[in-house]
Amino acid sequence: MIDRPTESTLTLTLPDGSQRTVPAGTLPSDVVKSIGERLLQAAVAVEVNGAIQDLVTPLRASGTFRVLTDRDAPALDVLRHSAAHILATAVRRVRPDAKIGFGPAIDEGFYYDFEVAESFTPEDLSAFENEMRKVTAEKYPFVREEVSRAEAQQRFVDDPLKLERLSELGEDEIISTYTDGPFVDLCRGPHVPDTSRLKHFKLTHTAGAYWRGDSKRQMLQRIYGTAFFKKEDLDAYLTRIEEAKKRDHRVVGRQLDLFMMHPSSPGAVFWTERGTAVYNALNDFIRERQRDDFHEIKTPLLYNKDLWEISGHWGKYRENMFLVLDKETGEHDFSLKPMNCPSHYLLYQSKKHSYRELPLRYVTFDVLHRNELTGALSGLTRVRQFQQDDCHVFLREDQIKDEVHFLLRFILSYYETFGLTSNLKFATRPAVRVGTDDMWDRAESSLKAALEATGMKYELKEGDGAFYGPKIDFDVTDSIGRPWQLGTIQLDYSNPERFDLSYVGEDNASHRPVVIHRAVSGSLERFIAILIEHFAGAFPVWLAPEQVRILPITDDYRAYAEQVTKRLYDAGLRVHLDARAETLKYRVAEGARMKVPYMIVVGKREAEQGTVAVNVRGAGEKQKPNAVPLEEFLSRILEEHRTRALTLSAHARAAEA
RNA sequence: GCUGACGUAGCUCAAUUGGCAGAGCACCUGAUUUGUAAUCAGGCGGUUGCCAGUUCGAUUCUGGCCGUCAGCUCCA
Repeated sequence: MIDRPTESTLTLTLPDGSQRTVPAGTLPSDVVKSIGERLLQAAVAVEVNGAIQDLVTPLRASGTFRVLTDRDAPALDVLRHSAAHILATAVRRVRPDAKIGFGPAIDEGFYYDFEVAESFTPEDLSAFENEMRKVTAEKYPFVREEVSRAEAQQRFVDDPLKLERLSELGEDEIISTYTDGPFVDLCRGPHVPDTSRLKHFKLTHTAGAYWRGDSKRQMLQRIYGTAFFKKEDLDAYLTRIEEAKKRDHRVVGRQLDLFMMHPSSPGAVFWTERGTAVYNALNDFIRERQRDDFHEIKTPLLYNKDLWEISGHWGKYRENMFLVLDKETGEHDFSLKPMNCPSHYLLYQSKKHSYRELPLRYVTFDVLHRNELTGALSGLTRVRQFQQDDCHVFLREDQIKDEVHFLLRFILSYYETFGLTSNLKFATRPAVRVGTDDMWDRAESSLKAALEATGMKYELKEGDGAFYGPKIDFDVTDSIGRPWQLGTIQLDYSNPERFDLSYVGEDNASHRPVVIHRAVSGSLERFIAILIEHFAGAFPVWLAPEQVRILPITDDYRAYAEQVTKRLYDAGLRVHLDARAETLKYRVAEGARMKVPYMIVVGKREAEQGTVAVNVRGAGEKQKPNAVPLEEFLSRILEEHRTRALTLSAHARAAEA
């Protein structure tokens, strides 16, 4: 909402510290023009007191004043929002029946929602794109008007979606419209000066989207697109999308023969021998990491509904649970567990606990089932059957700060092993919640103190916490910059009540513990999907499904190759002998395609000297393999495996080490 | 679940205005025994996702179902 003017004369402070005094209601474009005519040509929008506005919205308050050009990041959103209007302008020309919804800028571009009788086709999309080019060529200025409610209702009489939005605007809000040529939209702006500012754009895809994001309401047709100031940026974006497609875990998973899906079990994964090797390597790593400070337990997969009634899932999430028929009652009174929490509580409360045992950390890697909507399933990233590295910590309230600090460090160092960096998000009390304000104050300040002790930056997400407590989420960024929400640390004051959890304190009285829910990988399935894409299939040795492939040049050296293979295999490595009667070229090419970290070629020289000629992944087609004594290679690769090194170095000669 | 698109050999893709379904790779056989990123030849391989309907005839058109994908919604 924009403030009504309260001053008659405004004082603007420019970035260089100089000041300008202008009458209230002056347009920013006039101020910019007074600074310089050329600046006006380059100006996209202005930042007044930290808020972005366009050049044609009257100034209403004194404060800092900064001109934004295409070099300023916030200007891109302005351009994209204008691109959405230009899209709507084009769509209205080609399909006059289209009713308009919303058209905002988003992270990677923009979209606009339309209500149409017939859905858009790919041909429509290219027609719209062509029409958009005409609109930009026509160089319509974006004309802002501030209008009365009655006037606005008149203008959008044919657009019911806009009228609905209009009816929600408060009495004292300024109602503004923006017009570019033939198209007028109810919009608060800001916009670029005219349609010719949009030069480099592309419509990418269409999809259905519920009006107001409400699945009970009608579905609109959404058109997505993107726009940039510079052609290089648009090209780079499109290239990045192509690259991302190449390393899509579903594509790489097939190429590397890691897993498959089958219609007989939608949303569940068949891991091949190679994929299972990756899965197990990851599992071993997680177990090893948690051997010292955690207690690994296993609990049943199937529970009767009594448990879910206590936990509250029966009422709220039954639709998403796999129910199992009970022969005795004839009802679907059993369910596969969709999460481990309640089973951990049951085990915890099966005996008395001393305050001395706390914090007590239960961790479980069991298989979980959630009956996700068919439309939500996607590769390994959204499945119905998965494994979580699920941990619940039972602790005293005064231990929260130290415990959160411990868990934070644990999770961050875990991601580091993979070369993944993460962003922290701190989510505070939501509007609908349980517990007293006093309790939330304590919980939030404990979490915050632990967060700040790390010295890391974090994003505050107010009101985004779980209903039972605040939380810290970990967004991991992969090698091409895409964010994934993985780990979480959630404080829970509600379930200890529901399950009547207790411990005996120093005072010999019964006390209520606090529970912390912690996940690191999220689901292992999804984590592996992220790793596949992060490494583009080129796993470090410790994760690689096949660590070494041995290629004898001819059958004459097969015996030596078998000897080498056995030596490496007996040392615990995942090795494979490829002694097929194919040419060496062919076998090398295939090994490279399968992204095997090391390929050992053995022939006369190696057999005579007891060495191996080591090809290393990523060194290219013309590499000159190093001849390394077998035992030296072995001890190096074992070290690389043991330390879970991210880079390959076992092929190096001793002299180079 | 909703909107839309898609489903052809193990994989990647052709073809069919409704009339005998094809290639490359993979696989099998044979030859080749190869010092570093696909050796040659031959062969196998398909109820064109499933079930109905229309038709002399359906892989093609229509409907339903299943699955996949892009989004929306959801994600304890």
